[in-house]
Amino acid sequence: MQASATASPSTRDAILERAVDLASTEGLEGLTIGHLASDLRMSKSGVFAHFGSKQELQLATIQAAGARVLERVVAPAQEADEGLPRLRRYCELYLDHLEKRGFAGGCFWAAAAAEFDDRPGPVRDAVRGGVEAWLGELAAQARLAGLTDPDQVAFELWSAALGANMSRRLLGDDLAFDRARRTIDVALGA
Amino acid sequence: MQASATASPSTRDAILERAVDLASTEGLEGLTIGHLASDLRMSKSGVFAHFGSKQELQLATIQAAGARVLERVVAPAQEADEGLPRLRRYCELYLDHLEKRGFAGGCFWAAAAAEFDDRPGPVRDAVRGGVEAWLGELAAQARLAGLTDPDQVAFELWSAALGANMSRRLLGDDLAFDRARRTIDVALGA
DNA sequence: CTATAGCACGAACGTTCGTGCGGTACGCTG
DNA sequence: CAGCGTACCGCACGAACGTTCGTGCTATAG
Repeated sequence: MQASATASPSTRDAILERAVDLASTEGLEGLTIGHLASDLRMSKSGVFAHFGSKQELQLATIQAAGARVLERVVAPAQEADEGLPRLRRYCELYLDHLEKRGFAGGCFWAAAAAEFDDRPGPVRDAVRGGVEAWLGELAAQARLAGLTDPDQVAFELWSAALGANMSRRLLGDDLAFDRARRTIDVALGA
Repeated sequence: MQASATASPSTRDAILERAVDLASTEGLEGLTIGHLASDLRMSKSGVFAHFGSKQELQLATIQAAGARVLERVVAPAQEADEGLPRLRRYCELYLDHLEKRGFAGGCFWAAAAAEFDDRPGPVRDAVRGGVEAWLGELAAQARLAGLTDPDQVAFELWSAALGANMSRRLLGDDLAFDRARRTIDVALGA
């Protein structure tokens, strides 16, 4: 196979798998090449060589985080019918993903967004792209469901997820996700 | 006057004023003593001497951020009657505070929470304390308003604020705060 | 006028960061 | 077998980090 662009599948993927979890706890800036290397029992330069710069590592990590959501949330939800059923499925699967520690350190996107929302540059753009894609898909399904003001619905669903993530991780509230599910049920007209 | 405890009012306060804004954009870890010093045209050691350690600086910054919310949101809202009126006032004032860039880099608490929600220690405890106090006050007023499940109400109000903050700062959505206000109106029974 | 205390300073420390450079083991292709 | 590219490593660098130390102002107290 003439794999289009990027080389080295396995090692690079293993690095990124770990990078996503590390970044979800330490942040994209706290995600350190040295730390990553010793976690994987590699040398700094060995890790570094796969990306060429820290910023490229961050961008690749963001992309990998997106792929994880795609794989564990978006893809499985495709079997549900478009519109309300799929929208519900998205919410269930995403909350389950967070609750079952699908990211080692809480929602990657909440952390990345808070960290970079005020720092212009490619990293911020990538984070925004990921969040926008997700919110856009939520709104699209809300529109297909015939809900009035789909953007408002998407906002409310996403807000509930953010609140649940914080309540669970920071405050240790075990009811956090149940609260979010209730908010979502109301927003989608239970 | 035998000023009870903390000495040096003006300089220390000026440092913390800047520190809150800096931390809201760069994070509490990205809040660097050197950066802070050059911003204030001081030496690193001059800034450092006021706190004795970076962790103490972070803790003092968190406290200063709490004081800012107390001054600009909680205190002014006390003139509203307890219960629903004050709860509404809290929401209005907090959203206004965010919208008018009361924190230079978006909601300080959202940023600090995302950064430290997985890192045990005094800093995390202080952040949690601040958020808990705020959520507790929201729930208390919801209870006085006779709302069923005041904790759920507090969760929904706070979630809307988090969502608005992210939508505005990361996505540049000018409608973000209006969406939050609408969500809040519904949650409080408009 | 002298002594004392409080701020702030500059220089230096040890560590860790991101980043380069040169070398080595291995698998392919001729 | 020779040659080459890929993947990884060891080492070194300059910069920035938090922190410590000794020093010099300025103002108040005796």
